[in-house]
Amino acid sequence: MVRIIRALSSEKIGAHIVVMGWVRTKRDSKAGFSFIEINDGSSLKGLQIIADAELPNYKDDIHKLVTGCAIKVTGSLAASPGKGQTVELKADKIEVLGWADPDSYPLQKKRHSFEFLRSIAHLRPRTNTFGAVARLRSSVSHAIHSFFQERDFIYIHTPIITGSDCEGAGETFRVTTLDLENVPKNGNQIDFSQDFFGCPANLTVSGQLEAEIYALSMGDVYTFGPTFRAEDSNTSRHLAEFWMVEPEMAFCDLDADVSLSIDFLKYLFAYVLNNCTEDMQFFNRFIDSSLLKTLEALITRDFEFITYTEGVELLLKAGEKFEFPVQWGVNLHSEHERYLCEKVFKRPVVVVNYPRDIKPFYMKLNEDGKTVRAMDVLVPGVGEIIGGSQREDDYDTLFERMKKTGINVDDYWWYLELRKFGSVPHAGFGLGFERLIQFLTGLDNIRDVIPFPRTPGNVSF
RNA sequence: UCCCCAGUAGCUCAGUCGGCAGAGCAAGUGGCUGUUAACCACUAGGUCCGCGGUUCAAGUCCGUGCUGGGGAGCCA
Repeated sequence: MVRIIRALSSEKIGAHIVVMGWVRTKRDSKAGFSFIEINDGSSLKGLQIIADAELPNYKDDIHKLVTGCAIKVTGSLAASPGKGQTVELKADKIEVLGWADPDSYPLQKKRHSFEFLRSIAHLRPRTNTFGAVARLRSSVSHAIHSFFQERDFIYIHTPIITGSDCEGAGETFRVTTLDLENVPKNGNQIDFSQDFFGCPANLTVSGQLEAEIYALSMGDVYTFGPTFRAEDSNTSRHLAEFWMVEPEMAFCDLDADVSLSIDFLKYLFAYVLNNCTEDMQFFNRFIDSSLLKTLEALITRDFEFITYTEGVELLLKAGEKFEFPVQWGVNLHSEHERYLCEKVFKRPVVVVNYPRDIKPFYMKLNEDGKTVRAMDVLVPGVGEIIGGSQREDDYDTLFERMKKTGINVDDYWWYLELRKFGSVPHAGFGLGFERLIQFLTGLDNIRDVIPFPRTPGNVSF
């Protein structure tokens, strides 16, 4: 069997091949043959099959083919006299592998709304858009590994289930085997000693703390895996289950962290333009017509680079009426980030050195004692795509901050101990994989860039 | 979780001032054509999201619930 992408590109005219796929559309000609376009997911473009009425099962099978049927075609590749394709397959034999009743098959030869397609997530990868998204996710995943492997980073598999309520930030999903109908109690408290792990356990909200362990042994490492947040977020850029890329580098400060994140993004932009050309052109044509232009410009152009304090000054000078007033010390709101990114600079912006009190305990305190070495990369349309920082590597400073922010230092004894034995400056960042795919495709809703979105009230499929 | 909007044929939607339920596409039938989301004609297709209320009369007005969308917060 030959994948259609190969039949279209590398197979020679006259080659005798077998292809299998799903019928996208069929056009009958009473002159004595049918055009059948099939797609097997290997490429956006399908293969046109020429089915002659002389074929033995033409009346019984081929004539009845409709969108969604699965077929196996044996034939020879020929130059196509028609417009729209260079080659086509002249069928010697067509077998129907699976029928699709046109009265109940929900996909049609027309545009469907993304909302409707979400309700049929088991069939939506058969559409152009979701096929393209799936291929792009696969290619970008590959590129992520290539980028880090080429730079001698070690891929670390951090745990999905964790015993500590990581960072104390973000609601977590509890993992338990306790009988919820009859929870064992110690007085009023749940008796977790009877639970599977003998203590409370959660799904990870970040692999960072464990990645730091390996960075402080192996230098440059990265993780790439699923992450879980039980927040009741109902927006076009939040998922309860999403994928995150988290590099962590020893002997690294914030400046090096920032420049790696920019190199990383530019590498990925260039990769998809060079390797996912057909799918990217599709997104450019049907989703966002400025996509290719924007990505091409970003590869050569510098990102904007400002401090939080400069950002606040720009916003105060802007004379814009914001719903949330701007003031040094409060977090930048969505409208502020968008203003800086989309109005002031019109390109990705890196913001560094945020106030200490609005950032997590593990970020490295600056000499001013008021700000931390944090960085966010903001992109037009999506907002925050990367968040990172240099980590606090001084034992006493970290201990004090944990105490102050109410983190249980006993639970994080191992994290503190890393600052006791051979502590070195280190830094890292987290990239939201789906937000990157949103930026690369121009798709508005994050639920349309992951195969099976998990959001509050939705775990179907 | 909060604010706003929407829910009508398989899909995308229209439905005026409260007065007979509509179109395009898809499907079925027939015609035509090396066709390109093919084209032309005809046919069939409805719990107007659920529940309650106002009214002679509700798709339309009111209340409520559910689902979806946009925005906000939280964040990647």
